[in-house]
Amino acid sequence: MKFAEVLLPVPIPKSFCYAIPPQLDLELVVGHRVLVEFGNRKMYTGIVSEIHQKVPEKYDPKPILEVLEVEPSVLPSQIKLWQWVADYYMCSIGEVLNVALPSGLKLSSQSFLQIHPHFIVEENLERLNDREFTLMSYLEKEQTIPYTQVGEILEIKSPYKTIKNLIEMEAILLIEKIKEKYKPKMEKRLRLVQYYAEQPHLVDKLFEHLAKKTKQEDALLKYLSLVPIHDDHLLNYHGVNKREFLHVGRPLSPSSVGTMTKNGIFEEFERQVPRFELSAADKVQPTPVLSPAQQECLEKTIHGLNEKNVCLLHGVTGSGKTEIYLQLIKSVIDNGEQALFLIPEIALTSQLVRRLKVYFGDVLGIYHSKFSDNERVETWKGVQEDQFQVIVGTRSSIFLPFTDLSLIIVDEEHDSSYKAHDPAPRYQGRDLALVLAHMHHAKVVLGSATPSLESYYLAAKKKYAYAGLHERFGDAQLPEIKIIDIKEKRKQKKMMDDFSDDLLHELNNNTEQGYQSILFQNRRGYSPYVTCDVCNWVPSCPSCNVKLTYHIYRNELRCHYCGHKEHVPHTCVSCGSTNMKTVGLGTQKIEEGLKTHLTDIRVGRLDLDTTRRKHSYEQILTDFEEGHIDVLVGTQMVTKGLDFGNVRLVGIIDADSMLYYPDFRAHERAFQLLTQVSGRAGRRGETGTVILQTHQPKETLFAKVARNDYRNFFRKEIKDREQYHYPPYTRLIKLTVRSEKQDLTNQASEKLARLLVNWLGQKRILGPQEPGINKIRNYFLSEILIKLEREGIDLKKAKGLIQKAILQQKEEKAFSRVWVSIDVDPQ
DNA sequence: AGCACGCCGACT
DNA sequence: GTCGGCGTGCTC
Repeated sequence: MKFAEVLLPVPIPKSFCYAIPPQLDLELVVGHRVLVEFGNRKMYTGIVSEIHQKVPEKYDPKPILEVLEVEPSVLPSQIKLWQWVADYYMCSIGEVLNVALPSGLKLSSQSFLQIHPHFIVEENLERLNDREFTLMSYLEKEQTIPYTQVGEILEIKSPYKTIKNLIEMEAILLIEKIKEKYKPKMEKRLRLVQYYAEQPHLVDKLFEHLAKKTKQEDALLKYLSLVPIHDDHLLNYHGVNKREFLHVGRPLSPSSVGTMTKNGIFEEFERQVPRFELSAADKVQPTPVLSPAQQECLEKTIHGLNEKNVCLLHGVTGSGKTEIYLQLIKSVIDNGEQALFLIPEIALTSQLVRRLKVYFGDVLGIYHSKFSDNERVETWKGVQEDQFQVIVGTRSSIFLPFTDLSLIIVDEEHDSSYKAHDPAPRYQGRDLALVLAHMHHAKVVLGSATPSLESYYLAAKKKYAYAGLHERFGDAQLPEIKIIDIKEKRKQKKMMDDFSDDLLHELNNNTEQGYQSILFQNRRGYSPYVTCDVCNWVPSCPSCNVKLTYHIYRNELRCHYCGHKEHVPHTCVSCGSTNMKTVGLGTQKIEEGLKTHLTDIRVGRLDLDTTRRKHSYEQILTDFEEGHIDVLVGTQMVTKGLDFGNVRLVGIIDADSMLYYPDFRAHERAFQLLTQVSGRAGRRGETGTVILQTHQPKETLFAKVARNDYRNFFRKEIKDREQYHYPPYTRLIKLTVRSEKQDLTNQASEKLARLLVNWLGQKRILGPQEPGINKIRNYFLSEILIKLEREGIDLKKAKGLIQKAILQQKEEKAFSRVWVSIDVDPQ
């Protein structure tokens, strides 16, 4: 007897074992979608992840009911990757499935109620109580109703007993309906019936027939002009798009066309159409010609990829890495193979995708989490069927069904949005790209102006090839960075609110000369918080342990962790004083301040608050691009790959805050962020200027940013990492303990830490420690950090012990409502 | 996630 | 007593 491990789209972290009935034995393979019974009477489609002969001891497996497809939806290589992710990131393969498979392919069933065919309501009135009668009358009207709606109909919360009674008296039946979520997009088309198309001379007779019906004549004429069947009657087969036929060009009367359809002249049919706009193939442009520096870098990259599997492409901001990627992708396409182009965030895509579409046309597929489910399924299928040879997408595109992958490009590889946080699997997209590439024997290019320490370290150790591009494209020079000492300026009374005289002066100058500027402040909202001037009370979130952020736009306070909103209190809750004031500064306040100090300047703002709506991000960028905005104020968002030629000035309002995060990567992040934001200045033509305001003008990191001195930044930072045993010298695993009670969280995490210390040794365990924000959405948190050596350690065994410790911790009944989440390689 | 079921307080 | 709310446990 054979058994199959089946992955089900339920949030239970394991696979389920089902028996393979003999009649399905031959056809069933790993990756097939199958129909199974699960739980009481639910049916689910799951995906077969393994076929084996281990007889389960503790239960009798149910049989697989049906195999739903001939060719498996999921390729064996994908299952292999899922398993790898589950093992490495310490989660279940079911959790991997949940993020890997578009939900359009995860169909499940829903229970419906239906009147029992032998039951007649009128004859059984006396057996029904009020509630049962209500439900039965409803069913007589509606035929079937979803199980989940019964509560609503009866206006009670637990309808279970009513349903159970009705089933027992054989009044109703429960049935299962499977819903296929993916719906192909269909288009209504119209054509001449075959009879006429094949015998064009009859069409002339038709005209005679329609002689006095001018509207019908018109329609026939228009059809023949669009589809010249006299030249080739086969053209009729595809017909015309009905809507366009009626409304584009000379409009026709829909009712006349309807009559002609009824009279057997036209016929309607449906055709499946792709959701993605097709671009005419002749519009595809040749990839751009490279500058000598780019050409040299391309050759270095190709050479590097011949020697090693991975090449780090280290090109300064504005050096034109994208053109090099284009060439690499081009040669993959010419070889008939697939390439994956990973980008950090969807925010970036619109500008880039438009550009790529021009070069690659219809072989370019797009995939990201903001896509609708139908669109995702379509890209999935397009990849599987080899329609797409290039995929641009965010980290989840790693899970697409590649058949012939030969190149992966990870653009802005240092970007922290490659790391998935919640839910599990908390994978690192860049790292996973390397694993995917390894499985496909494909090559990887990691590109960045500010490589992650991990990647640069591996390049320095010659594990990766390295290609540098140290000059900007065209005549552009790297910007000149001026460091402004805020303290000194304040002494000299040269600070106007948060702006130094130099910054205001440069802004003014720059705008007058017709150039644009970007102001960077890594904090959204108006100011971080509101406080009472008398007793220093600060309003905080009721469900999270954080101060609320003040937003001027709606004059409200918001929690950035759970989304809670409230009005700004007029009086202090603690002392009753009415002196509430705002402290610190965010993007909104910068925007306001700018408007008062430089009255004639048009200011725009780019942060999470202004880009919440679907196209607002693009709208703001378009406004900026078209010159309707002089100064763009923004958070991190403005650092990410924006390419605007007219920006000559970048202002960093307060560079200090990011240095003091209690995190070993704080300096790395600060260097990357400052370099990236500075890189927005002077990308074409004249040299740009960066004004960096700080209280610590002597901080060496700023000097390194100013000199664009990555190497010395790396040397210093890597030494610290080695000394304090941080990545890339160690591997970190972070455990987060969570419960509704603070002491419960603390007790559980202490027990867990003790177990870990016993099994892994004191020196490998840090904590438990309360994180800076120890309460989020009413859950109290505690963290344990595990540091494992890179070499000379059995990683699998260590992970096994960690899992065991978590299980043992859970055994205690008091800890049943404590949850532990695992984050491998936290960021 | 559903769904079943058991326990417990509020009410005929 | 009995109904309905709520917490808990199970699903191959």
